[in-house]
Amino acid sequence: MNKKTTIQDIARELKVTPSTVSRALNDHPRISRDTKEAVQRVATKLNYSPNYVASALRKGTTQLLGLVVPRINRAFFSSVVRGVEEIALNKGYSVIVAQSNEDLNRERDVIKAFLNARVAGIFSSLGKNTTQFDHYLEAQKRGVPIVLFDRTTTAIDASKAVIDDYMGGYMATEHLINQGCQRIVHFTSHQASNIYKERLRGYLDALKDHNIDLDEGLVIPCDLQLEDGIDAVNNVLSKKKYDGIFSTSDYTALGAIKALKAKGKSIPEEVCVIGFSNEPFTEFVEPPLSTVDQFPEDMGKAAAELFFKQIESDSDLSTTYKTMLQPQLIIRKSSNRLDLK
Amino acid sequence: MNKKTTIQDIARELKVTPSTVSRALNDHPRISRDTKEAVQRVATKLNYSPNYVASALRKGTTQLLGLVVPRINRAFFSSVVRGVEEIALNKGYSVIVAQSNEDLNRERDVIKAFLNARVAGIFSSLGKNTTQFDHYLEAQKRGVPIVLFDRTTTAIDASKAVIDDYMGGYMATEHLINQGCQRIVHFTSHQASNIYKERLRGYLDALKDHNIDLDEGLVIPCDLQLEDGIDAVNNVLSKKKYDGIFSTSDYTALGAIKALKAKGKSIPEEVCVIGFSNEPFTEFVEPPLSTVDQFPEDMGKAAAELFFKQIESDSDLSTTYKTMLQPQLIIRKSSNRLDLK
DNA sequence: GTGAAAGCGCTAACAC
DNA sequence: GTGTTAGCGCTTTCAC
Repeated sequence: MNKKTTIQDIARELKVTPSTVSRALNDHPRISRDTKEAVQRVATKLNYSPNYVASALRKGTTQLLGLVVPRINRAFFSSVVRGVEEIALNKGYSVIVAQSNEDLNRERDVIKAFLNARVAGIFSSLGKNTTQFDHYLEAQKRGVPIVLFDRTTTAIDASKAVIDDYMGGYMATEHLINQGCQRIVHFTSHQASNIYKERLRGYLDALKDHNIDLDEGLVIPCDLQLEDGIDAVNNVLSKKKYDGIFSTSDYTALGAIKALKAKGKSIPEEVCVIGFSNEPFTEFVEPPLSTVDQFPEDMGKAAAELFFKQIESDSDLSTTYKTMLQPQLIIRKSSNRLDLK
Repeated sequence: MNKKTTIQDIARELKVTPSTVSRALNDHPRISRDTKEAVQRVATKLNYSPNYVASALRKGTTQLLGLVVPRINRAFFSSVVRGVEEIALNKGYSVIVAQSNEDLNRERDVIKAFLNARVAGIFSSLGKNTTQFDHYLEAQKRGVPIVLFDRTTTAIDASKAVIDDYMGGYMATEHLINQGCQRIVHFTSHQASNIYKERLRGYLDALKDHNIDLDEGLVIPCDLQLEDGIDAVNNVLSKKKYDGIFSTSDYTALGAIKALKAKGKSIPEEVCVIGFSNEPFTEFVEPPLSTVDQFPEDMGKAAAELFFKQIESDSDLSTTYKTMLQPQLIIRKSSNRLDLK
């Protein structure tokens, strides 16, 4: 392992000082073109690799972004990471990822590690059990901007990138109504989370706007799993009349479809089904599942842009921004009666 | 933004020197218990957060691992990341992820950025177009261990975590033979990649071991896409006789199924189909698609363990290790004739 | 068991 | 346009 070249080595070779080399490498305006070119040449010749660690220590900040997700190997989150990384790379930043596994203590540890690493910013989608936010406030107190995405909270005054879940819920429900559905089931989830609450609100408002009376028995809490959909159809819903299902989870929607098919119900003729998230599997199942696209990659890009906007604005860091992306209905066979005619 | 506490502050408060504080925090054996406890107490009181950047500069290495994947939002790769991160976190390391987008130049840039960030190690799955390896050799020259996973090459003497693709190909093919298939199609891909080559080799050997003559017309190169499977069935295969398909990609397998169903062929009665990778959608399609599981999360863990083994061994870094995971057949309806009887 | 002192590699006043 | 100087916060060798 050969000794690494530093700006000292370049300086010595060119008989200038390290400061000049540093300035030349950073394209400082007051350095002559000749010097810059000479420095570049020698740097290349000596195979120089700038030491970001030293630079970071001196400048007091790294070019690292810390990103926390519940689990990285979920389609939605991995796409968000993709989006963040794309923007970050362009700006010369790198992205550290860490998983909270929906565990508050682990989330705390991860944030602490990020602070120790002196990341320039923290991106996070809150875990299900995150009901305390001290670790985020601590980060802010230390001057590290927070950007929340998807699962956010009003308890933290931070920049936020979300989709319009309310609108997603509204559009999905209205779509079912337009297909002729009058008794629409809604699979929802824990109301502590902004996203499920908003989708439910969209569902309720769509019903109201179309003069459909709410049957509270058709609003069914579940845990986002495939099995919950099967269960619901076979148990809670077995004696109810319904002609549409709007599920806040694609998995639960698929479970319902499986159970309905097993009962000999035809989809979408007897029951229209629409999910939420546009999980990769939805286009491949039988029948293809209608859903709502959340544009996770765009959400990641938006989140990254909020961060850069925040640090590039000359105001102090307490100014936060918000981006709300519009979701999109993906209409497939599971809810499309009109194409049948 | 309040001034950050340093070990100096702790030292001053306790009337000891920074050296002692540093030692205490790092649990140095020659520091008394009393001192350690006092230091801990004051550190907590002053809300001390160790500056990893300073520590890294001094020690000459960070606790960062650089991880390159073609695209992070692919089920396989995101699971590998999950595995690496799990192990890394336990060891007090963080994981930087970057995407090459299958672009050699971007892969080079990313590796360079990792070196500038002074990562402790680099994990990579090679891009399709990675035919030069200078950037990896450069990293090794600088004393940064490389761990390759999944898509590897013999051109780099590095630690490697892979699955036994040969065995996967063999098992999949043999499974079809056991189902009574005699004329088995194989969708393969670019032979520059170790993984597709090995799976093909497994296919060929399985045929040979079961005394089935190879029909080279049944080995069809494709680009891993769903459309390739549809195309193949409708064109190249339209005049061929075959009763089984082993596809090196789940997507292409699904495409073939779609095309076969459209032609009124029944699966698995007329044609058995098996894919490769156990993509999340495979269990949900109709019929559920048999496939080969690659245990990506385990692969990530194995890769991380190889890295730690390498740096913890007292020998120099040129000793490399290899882990080969065994793949597992996932038999579902698309290739399961025996359950039908 | 603790202190003194040096330095990791870089940047940014301040000087001229 | 370039040099001088100091220091970011930590670790570690050498003392005693």
